[in-house]
Amino acid sequence: MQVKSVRRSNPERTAEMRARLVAKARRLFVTHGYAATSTPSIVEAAGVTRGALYHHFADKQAIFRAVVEAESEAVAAAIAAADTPGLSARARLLAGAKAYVLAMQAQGRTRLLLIEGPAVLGRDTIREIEGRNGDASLKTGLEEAIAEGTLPRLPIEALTSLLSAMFERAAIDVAEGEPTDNVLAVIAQVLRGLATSEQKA
Amino acid sequence: MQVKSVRRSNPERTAEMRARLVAKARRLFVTHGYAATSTPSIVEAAGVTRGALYHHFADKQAIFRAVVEAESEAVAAAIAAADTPGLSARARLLAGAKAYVLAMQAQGRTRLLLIEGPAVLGRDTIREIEGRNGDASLKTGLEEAIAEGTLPRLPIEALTSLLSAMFERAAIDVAEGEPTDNVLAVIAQVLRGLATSEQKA
DNA sequence: ACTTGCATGCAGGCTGCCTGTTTGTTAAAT
DNA sequence: ATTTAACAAACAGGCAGCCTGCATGCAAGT
Repeated sequence: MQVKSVRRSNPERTAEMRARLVAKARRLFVTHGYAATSTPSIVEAAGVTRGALYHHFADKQAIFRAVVEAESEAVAAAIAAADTPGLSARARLLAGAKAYVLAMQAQGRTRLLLIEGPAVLGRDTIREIEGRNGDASLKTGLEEAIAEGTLPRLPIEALTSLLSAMFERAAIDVAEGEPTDNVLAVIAQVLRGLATSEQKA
Repeated sequence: MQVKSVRRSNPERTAEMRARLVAKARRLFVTHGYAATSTPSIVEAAGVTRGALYHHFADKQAIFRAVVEAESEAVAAAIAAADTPGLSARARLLAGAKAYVLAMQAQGRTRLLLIEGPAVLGRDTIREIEGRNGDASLKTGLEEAIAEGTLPRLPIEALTSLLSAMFERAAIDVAEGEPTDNVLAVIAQVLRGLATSEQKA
């Protein structure tokens, strides 16, 4: 390692070192979990010392957060790429859910974003990271559906939260072996049921 | 403390000490989280030394697991007490969901069972602890509803998992301030929608 | 162009804490 | 009277965060 030692400007060094540490840390966090991943093991994998890590990150949580943020952005990008405007609100919701579940199948993604993330960083922080991506678009999608009358008037915050919880569990279940078609069938049915049934019975 | 020092048989001592340690640990786990709760702080709160703790529990995870198990049993008991047989399958499901959400409002319960539990003990272990209670009865309830034709034929595992994920998020949202009526309205609508809409559209 | 001075990137060691283990002591059970 | 359970207390690693020191990049003055 470090054989080349090319001339690099400081901004380049910083970016490369941070990316290197985040990549190595990601693998360890995914395979062993946050608590069982020591900072010595991270820097050993990156071929540097703990001095480097603590120069770029305030503490162990900070590098974990960097890993989670990168992961969240990757998911958001995949969903945005799969978005198909022009469809009905309900169809777009279903397509978005499918894209989300598929995007979450990258190795370790459910563990990072859905299991350890909330426990290590706290639900508020995770929402701050993911919220501006995932839930926000889901919420607007639901609002549109309500506005165009294809969805009954329901408390938007609760509706968004409960549906996103369903999507998240769907991603976990698929990652654990449940056939994608099964969870998508349930999601489709729930969305269809929400749309068809009229408010009060 | 320890002023009385009454004559106690060993089984009594064991039961009392375990209960005492679990109770003190519970408070600390709830307020500071698992990682930030040290075994010295637990035994200090209980007025003993770490020798006592490690005599009764194999490791730190073991006492956390004891806390989680006690919590899970309390939830199961509350739900069982609220069960009202004789209703339609769908009404029982809704009543069960409401009982679950209410039972989960005990201080720190969502954090223990839904946030830290899966991260610390792993999803498999949590399912082993909770599974025999919560999801099992939900699954049979759903199967009954499908059998009696009030619910469409859907993959039972996926359906159970996604609905329980919704209920869990509902409990978290209520614990974080969302009005109970809001989340219950969404749950009711989802259950109603599932029931009314016929299989394929 | 050169050097002077500061900032940045990183290495290595130090401290305090924590977890799990082991050894020792007291009280109960047989 | 032994044996065993309940606890205390000391011990042995390991880890997180901090701090100091060195080397390299960078900017400004001359």
